[in-house]
Order: sequence, then structure tokens, then C-alpha cells
Amino acid sequence: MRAMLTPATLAATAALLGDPARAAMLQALFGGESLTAGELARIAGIGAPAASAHLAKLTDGGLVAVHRQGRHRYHRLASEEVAAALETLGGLTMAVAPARRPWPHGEEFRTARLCWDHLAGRLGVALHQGLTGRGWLAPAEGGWAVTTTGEAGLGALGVDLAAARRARRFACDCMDWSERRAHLAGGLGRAIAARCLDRHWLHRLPPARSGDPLGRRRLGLTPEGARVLDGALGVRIGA
Amino acid sequence: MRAMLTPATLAATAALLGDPARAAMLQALFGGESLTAGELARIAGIGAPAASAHLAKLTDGGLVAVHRQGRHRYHRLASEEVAAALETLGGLTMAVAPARRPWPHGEEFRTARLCWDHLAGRLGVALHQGLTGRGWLAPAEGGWAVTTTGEAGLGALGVDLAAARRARRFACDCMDWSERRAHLAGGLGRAIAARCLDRHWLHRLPPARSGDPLGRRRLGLTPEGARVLDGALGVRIGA
DNA sequence: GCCGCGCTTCGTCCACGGGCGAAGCGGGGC
DNA sequence: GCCCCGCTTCGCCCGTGGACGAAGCGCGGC
Repeated sequence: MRAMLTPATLAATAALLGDPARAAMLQALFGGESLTAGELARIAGIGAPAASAHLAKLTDGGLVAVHRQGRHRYHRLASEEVAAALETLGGLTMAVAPARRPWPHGEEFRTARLCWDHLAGRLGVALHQGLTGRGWLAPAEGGWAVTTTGEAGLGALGVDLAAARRARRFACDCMDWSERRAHLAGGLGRAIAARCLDRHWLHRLPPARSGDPLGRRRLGLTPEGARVLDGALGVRIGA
Repeated sequence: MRAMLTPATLAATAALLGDPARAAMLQALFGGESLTAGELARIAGIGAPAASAHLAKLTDGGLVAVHRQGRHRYHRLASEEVAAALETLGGLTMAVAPARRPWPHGEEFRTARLCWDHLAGRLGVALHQGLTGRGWLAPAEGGWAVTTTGEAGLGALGVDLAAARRARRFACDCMDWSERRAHLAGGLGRAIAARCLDRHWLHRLPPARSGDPLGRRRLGLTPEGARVLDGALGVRIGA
């Protein structure tokens, strides 16, 4: 039983993304971290009351989820779909915007980065290719399912499949705007990214400059990470 | 040399989609047809002056392209990226909107439909799977390239590869929100869809009811189409 | 050449919504 | 218990932008 997709409801969702302050907040949350209302207010360059109003709209609209902890309220993106929409809208914006200033992140940004909680860029796309090409994932209702081969392979890498299965979506596609190809999202995408960061196969790179809207989303691959991912899945993004 | 992706530019693009009248226009154009300003005004339920203003914003923003013919001005979506953004935003809206009215299109809509100018739904996803799984497409900069095997296979189906290559993008992914998987967009996606409709392997289904916001996007597969696509690419969506 | 039609431009109105300061609420710290 | 601090609510102001009617422009038809 799904709802009707009318122009009005689509416009309502798009309008939530169409305010500069809200867009700044969402872009900050797109880095994968949970942030307090105060931090988001500072990032968006507005006062606390305005930020509170924006965050109320975003949570009402189902784009942001809140988590109370003491006197702080931590905000994060609510779902895969929100991350996917931000990623795709970013691609549209880049395609549409005339080339004004040079793109300051260049190759490093396209090589590997976080898309909310999963891996993107050339690395994310190569990972998707490796997982499906080696038969670790098979088509399933609503995305992908892991095969017995995949279960063994991912287990050997130490990926927490149990945690991945607890997510609303186990594995589905997400558009990578810099590569124009799909990368892996869902619980499995998150579990793989978590494992890579946990084992220091990947590490977060510092922002290119202060106030960087892309935050700490850029990732660097360590020599060990390159070895492990190439050995297990044929993922090669160096050259 | 790419432009910078600031919150402000992303918000500006999203705001273009965030108006009910503009969203209605874009959703109508998402069916793949070129429509005149008058038709779009009627669809959006607004007067001619307002429609003209909205269309000017959409073309200025690079979301819609115009084509003069006599005293009519035909409007269509400007690029892959716009179609991809509409598709993804639709998915976000559906995920976010509480299930109000039942979804009236059900299985027929998920089985096969147009996403602007290429195939989507279970059929589009299966096609993508068939093309990549059989080695007809290989990873390439910015999407996919056709292999020699693929060139032969697509040639045998009568797909116009020369026309496909003239497009800005030859082949790239686009998110399918009903399947949560990638389907094929770009010049090749358009050429394949055109061939299928041309040979009556697929045909447009009438709107489920008048005023249907999804227009004539639903597609039906003919027995011959099912036979051809299964034989060439192992595409099976019947059961 | 004249009129008709599709579309755009201009001028005007008005409503929605985002911003802030002040005040209120609630959880922790001491 | 008191205060501090993070966040929200309230009340208000103001700017943006979307709507329409009237008028103008350009292409076609007769």
C-alpha cells in the first residue's frame, strides 16, 4: 500500500531541499555524522530559532531523524533515500551550473569519498562492480541479496552481516554522480564502509580548506587497504 | 574544470523543483514527450503568464530545453541528470510520504515504464543486468562503453548505435526508485527504448484514469517483445 | 494586409515563509 | 536548590516570488 505521487507531494519534498539554510544543513549531515542543532545553525549561518524551525520542517518531512541525548539533540539523515536524493541533486546541480570556479577537490574527491554512510567515488563503483561481478550479490526484491559465496567472502573480510541485515534495506543501489554509475547503499554498504574505516583500510582526509562544504567526506586508501580490497574483490583504483 | 557545489547552488536547483506548478510541468515532461507552453499551463492549472515565467526559470536553470516550431514552443527535459533527479526525488517522496491513498498502478507500473526517454521498472533493471552480465557493456569513464560482443548483439537487435553515440552521454546509470536498482540511461538507453517501441515489442498503456500524474508512462510487453528480449539478453519479467 | 492565435512582458497585488529578539522549557552540573 | 546552557516557542517584521489582467510581439492563415 503505497501513497500516490502527485506533483504537490513531490514539490513539497523538493521545497524542503530548496532553501539555502536547509540545504547547508543537509549537506553537512551528508558527511555521515550526527550534529546538534547548534552546530547546524552555525554551519547554515543562521540563529538558533531559525535553525530550530528548519530542523522541525526537515524532521516533519521525514528527511532528518533526531536522537536526544541529555540536553543535546543529535540530527542525522533519516534514510537511504535522502542520501540518494542529495547525491543525485548534486549531480544535477554540477551538470547544470556553468563552470565558474575550478573544482578544488579534483581527483582526490572522485577517487574515494563517503556518501552519507557508504562508500562512493571510483572506489564505491569498483566495489559494486566487484561484488556483483564475482557473484557475491544476486538480484533480489528491492535491491540485492548476498549469496553463499558472498557470505563467506564478506565474513572473511570481517564485515558485520548481522548488523547489515538489521537495516531497513539490506543492499540497494545509489547513484554516484561523479562516476555516473551505481554504488552500493543500504545496511551492507554501511557495514562495509564501517569495516574499512575500523581497520584503517580507509581514513578520512582533512577538508581541503576551512568552510569546505564537502566537509570531511573525502577518503584516502592506505597501502594495506589497497592490498586487501584488490585481493578480495579485484578493486583497483590507484592508477 | 567543474563548478563548485555550494549549498546555495544546490538549493537553487532544488528550489526550481520545489514549486507545485513547476513540479507538475516537469512530471508531465518526464513522460518523454515535448509539450507546448499552453499545454503545460493547463496541466499545471495556472494561467499563461505564470506558466511562461515558470518555463523561463526552468530553461534558465538548465532543466528544460526549448525548441521553436512555428508559433509553438515545444519544451522537453534538458538532460539525463534532470530525469535522474526526478526519478530519485520521486523515490524519496514515496519513501517519506505516509501511505495515504493506495498506490493505484501497482504491479503494472513497476513492471515496465518510461523514465523520460529510457526503460525503467523491472524491465529496465533486468535489461541493465542482462547487458552488463553478458559482457555487452564494460565499465568506462563516465559510465559504460559497448564491447565488440555488445556491438554485434545490439546490431542484431537493430539498435541504432550511431544515434546513441551522438548523445552527450553514451550510457550511464539512473536510479530506479521502484526497484532500488540501477537501470540504463544515456543515448544507448534511449536508442534501445526507441527500438522496442518502434518494433512494437513494447507499447504505451493508457493512463489508469484521467488526470493521472503519471501520464502515459506505463508500458506493456507484447508476446514477441518478451520472446526477443529473453532470447537476446535473458530478460524475463513475466512471472 | 489584415486578423487570429500562442506566447511573452509589464505592472500590480498579495501571501507565504524566513529572519530575529524575547521569553519559556527542560536537562545537567555544582 | 540554584544556575547555566541548549533548544524551542512566540510575536513581529519584511522581502521574495507567484498569481493575474492588460498590453505587446511574432508567426501563420486567409
